Amino acid sequence: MAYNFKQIEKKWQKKWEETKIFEVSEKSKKKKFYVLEMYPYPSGSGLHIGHGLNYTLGDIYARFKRMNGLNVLHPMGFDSFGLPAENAAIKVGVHPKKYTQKSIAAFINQQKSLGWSYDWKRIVSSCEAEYYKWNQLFFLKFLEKGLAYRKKAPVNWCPKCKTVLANEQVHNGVCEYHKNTEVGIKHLEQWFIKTTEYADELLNCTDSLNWPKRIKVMQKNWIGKSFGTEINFEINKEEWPVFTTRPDTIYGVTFMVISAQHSRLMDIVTADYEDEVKKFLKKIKSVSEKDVEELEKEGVFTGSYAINPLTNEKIPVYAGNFVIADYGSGMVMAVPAHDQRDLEFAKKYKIKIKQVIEGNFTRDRAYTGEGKLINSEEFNGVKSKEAINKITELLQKKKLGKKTVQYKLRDWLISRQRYWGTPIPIVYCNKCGIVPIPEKDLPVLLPEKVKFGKGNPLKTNSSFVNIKCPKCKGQAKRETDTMDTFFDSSWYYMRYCDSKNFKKPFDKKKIDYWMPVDQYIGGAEHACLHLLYSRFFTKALRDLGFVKFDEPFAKLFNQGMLHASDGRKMSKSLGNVINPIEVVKNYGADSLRLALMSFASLDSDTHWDEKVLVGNFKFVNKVVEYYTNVKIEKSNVKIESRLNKMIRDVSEYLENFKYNLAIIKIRELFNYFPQENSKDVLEKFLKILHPFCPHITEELWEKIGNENFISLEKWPEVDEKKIDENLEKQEEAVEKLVKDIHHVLSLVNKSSSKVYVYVLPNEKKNYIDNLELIKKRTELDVVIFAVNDKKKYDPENKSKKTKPGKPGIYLE
RNA sequence: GCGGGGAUGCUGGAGCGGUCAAACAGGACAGACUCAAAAUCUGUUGGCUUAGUGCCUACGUAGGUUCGAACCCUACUCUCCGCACCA
Repeated sequence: MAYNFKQIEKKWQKKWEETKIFEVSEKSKKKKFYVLEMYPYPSGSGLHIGHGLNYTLGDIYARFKRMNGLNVLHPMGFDSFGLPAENAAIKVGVHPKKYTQKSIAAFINQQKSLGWSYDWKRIVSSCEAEYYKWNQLFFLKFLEKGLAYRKKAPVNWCPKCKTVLANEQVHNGVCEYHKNTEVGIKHLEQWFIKTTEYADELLNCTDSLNWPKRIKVMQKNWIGKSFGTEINFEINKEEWPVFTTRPDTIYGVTFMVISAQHSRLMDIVTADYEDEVKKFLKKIKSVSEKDVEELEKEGVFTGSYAINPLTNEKIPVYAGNFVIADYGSGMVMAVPAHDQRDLEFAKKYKIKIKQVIEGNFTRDRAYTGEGKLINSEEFNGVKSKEAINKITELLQKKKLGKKTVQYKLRDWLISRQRYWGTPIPIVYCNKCGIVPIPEKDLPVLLPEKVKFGKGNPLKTNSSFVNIKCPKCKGQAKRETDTMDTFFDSSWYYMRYCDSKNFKKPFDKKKIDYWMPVDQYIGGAEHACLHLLYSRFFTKALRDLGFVKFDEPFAKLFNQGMLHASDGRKMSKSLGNVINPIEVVKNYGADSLRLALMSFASLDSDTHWDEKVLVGNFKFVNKVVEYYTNVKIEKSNVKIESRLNKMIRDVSEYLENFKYNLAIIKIRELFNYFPQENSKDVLEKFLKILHPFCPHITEELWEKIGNENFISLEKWPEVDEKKIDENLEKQEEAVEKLVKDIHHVLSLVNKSSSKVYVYVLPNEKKNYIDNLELIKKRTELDVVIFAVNDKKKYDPENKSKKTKPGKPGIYLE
């Protein structure tokens, strides 16, 4: 019969809530520890199994740390602005606010049913004015400091989202949220945050972070620092700087390519070639951005020529589809012999190819490696690595170029043409231009009465749009774009430290006490989004005097993805979705928690397995049953030895997120539990199991006579003195005997009911002590003799087979 | 193309120089209990061999280092994941 998990879980969830035992304050004498999982977007469909994994993972860690005597901050909140709510509003006709509030209420209910131990009084919801007010404040501070600016730029536009997106939200030319929708380019005036200001610091600090290697690598690549040389090429008497990492190949430059998207492209195009260039631009616009690798390198001659600063050669300038407009200067010097792209282009347009580095160059394959320079006048014979410096020096001396650094990282575009987000606190005045809303007038409230479905609801709301200019009091219009929701999530973890502060985003003392987050937990998909923005935000706020630390998340753990049992991604259309709440209904939260943690190592991708769930459910049932029937007696040294060893192992496993192995150790020990056990052992076992199964452990803790919460108990310490390897060797010897008896039994192939065991006199005690166990395991009548026992029954003289640790056996 | 991770028995998945035919779980099989089943309990689960032994073949493929390799090195194959025309 299954135990009554429904009743038990409800009971303890209610008690935890009523007694507020997970609420913490910075006044504690204990050392602080901040455990955080990435806050969820409260979707209307409720918790999914990925949430189950992520938050259980964090909860176990929080409970573990709490029991280890730390003052653990473990908060929860909601990333509650964002498109889905707004789209639902358009579709179903519910206001996003109502929709979101309802979703959050449902979320909280479900979260509580999984037994997650949060300090609920610190709850944060980013769509509330009391939160987004501070977004607006930070924006104004950024603006003051030059970290926020407005500029007209080619930006990514998703026709499904009906808004622009940041670089980080576009992959392979498609929208992060609509994988079938191609992102187009629009030229718009938008608000940017100057993340590039911190590119170098972000890059340099990466190494020191205690984060998974791959996340660090991804961020490094995203920031993409490269060292090179800026070389000035003269085109139509004007200097055009061009970035290159290979100035050593400058004598091999045979043409130039300017990006087709370059804002000044038309300045170069001569009258004769205007038509052709325009035709080309039209053509590449219609080409899909998606299949970049298959895209052929194409271009068109602009009619202009550039002068190679070292050779004074006249070389043609092309407009090309493979040059990125906003990396470097949007123009490249092309060296077809030593760059594959340039080679393909040169072959297509029959441009001269000139080899300048010794190496394995063919007409199909550019040589991109190192080597001695050739055809390079005074630099002939110089090794390419050396030549990079020498040529740069020469250019610098002649004022034709300089050493520089380039980053791939672009500034963060935060404007969104959508309603459900933080209003950007800006006014446009015909007289005064861009005017920030004064701090004292914050928050700029998001108007609630708006019309959905006809473009940006803020734009059509005249009472919102029309405002008097804060400076000249003349007629002005508000900014109607809202902020990217990643702006919200860039500092929510700081707000938790002081979430009820209505005067400031947070109190300095409190933030100094709690921050940085000691252990952050979340998916790897945020490597170059949330995690990078948050790092930027921290550094920017530090320089604005808000905080003192440099990095927000000291340690990071990335859990793997949990796929469906068929190995595919869980999705409604495939019908393979596991709903955690259903599982809780049928098996209870404790079993679900245990199952989620035991599929595989937590940092690797794995898949759902019903059998694992059932197996864990059975285990939980056995534990409950054991504690209901166990006789509380004196403990025995063997159990204590194993217990202490288990405590040692599990503590280490928990610390390192090897929960799957921790569970195995716990189960192993439980399998050794005899009919009777000491209270001490029973209590310690519950404590170790508690982070995984908080409900039944509270219940059983109470059942064996405790009145306080096991949640607040101290983690058992390892008593090394009690760990006795000899005891285990003895147990193993008994195990071995049982196995041997079974073995012989299977060989003799006849039914036996009695077994005579002949042991060395000094080993006899060990076997006598375990006589009951041997009987039970062999299901035979067992008689143990010492080999020197004169009266022993030994018809086949099997006692002569006895060796140390290996008794003789006779079956009858 | 660049970068990162994997490949273990019927399955999931530990192990990361000896104590490994390989934890733990599941499945399958056998036995006990039962009128029977479920649940529970006790075993077996690479091959051959033996009253508890010994041997052989095994940890993607091929080599190498070592007294000794699933574990280290090299190459290859396959696979998953990030980034991707960044000059």
